[in-house]
Amino acid sequence: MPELPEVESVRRGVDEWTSGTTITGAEVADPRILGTTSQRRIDPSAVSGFVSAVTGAHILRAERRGKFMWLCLGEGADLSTADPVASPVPRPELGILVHLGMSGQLRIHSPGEEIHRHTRAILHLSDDGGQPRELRFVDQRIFGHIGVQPLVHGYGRLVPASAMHIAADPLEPAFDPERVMGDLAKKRTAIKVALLDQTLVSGIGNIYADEALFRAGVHPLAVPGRTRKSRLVAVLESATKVMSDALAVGGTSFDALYVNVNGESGYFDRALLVYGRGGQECVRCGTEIVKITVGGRGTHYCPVCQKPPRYR
DNA sequence: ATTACACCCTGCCTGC
DNA sequence: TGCAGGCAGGGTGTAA
Repeated sequence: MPELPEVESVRRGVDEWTSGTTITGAEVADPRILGTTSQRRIDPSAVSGFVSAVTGAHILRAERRGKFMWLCLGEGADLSTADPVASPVPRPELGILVHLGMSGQLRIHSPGEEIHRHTRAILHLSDDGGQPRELRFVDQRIFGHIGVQPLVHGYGRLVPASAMHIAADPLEPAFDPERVMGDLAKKRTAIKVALLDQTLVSGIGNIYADEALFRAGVHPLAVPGRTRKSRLVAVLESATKVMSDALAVGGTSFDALYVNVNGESGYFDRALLVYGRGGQECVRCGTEIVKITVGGRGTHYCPVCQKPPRYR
């Protein structure tokens, strides 16, 4: 469910509540959360391996690229006050990767608070005042995952190993619009599918892909390789803009499945122009919004504002 | 190499 | 009311 704006909203809350804390212990209620959806047979030692790997670690900060977020781990020393000359600040080498998948949530709790039934893992934290706190990973569908990984170089940054192939997202400094434009222009698949390709540009999911295409006036089945560069630029700019706007209001929530670390919803659902509006009138021209399937995903567009490609 | 598709889950909604 | 089937905001492995 969560796309870039939702994951970033969660990251900000996680960073606020966990950076500077120490992990005093961990629980894994469902080992499947340690694997990906295509690797569901989890070695029994994975749980104890995860727990021992994170216990005692110091959380430096929470970072994000696209829909992937991770906690950078240190060894417990306060790196921020280390003398940079006497002892250069070491870069973190390990991180706890968290991907929310379709239904994942990270929630901050006090110990003893009621445990939601879809809670799959818990990190027990202690802040610098010794106050206990819990970071709980709740995931109804278990499409999300969590795991300790080495940080490696990928597209200009240190990222968890499993995110090495994930391209930069439009809201980070490493984003290279020229490169993305060049690669996008070579694609022969539907532009909607290309926008969802996280190795091309990351962070865009099904909602914001539809919204970006509508705002740019481009049909979801247009082929990038046969579309004017100016149109492709407009789509990328629309995607960036719509995700920034969504982030500013806490993201998009349709239901209780997306909430921030405090359980609060986002408000961008009120600003969606086409997503989920199949059969309703286009806000711009009044034509009925059409819903089709593209790349296996529900796709919404206005047949008048987004003219179908003339080629076929 | 690029593209297409099945699949991993649970829960909810629709229609018969 | 019950139940089968379809659908859901994501990513990956495999095969063509």
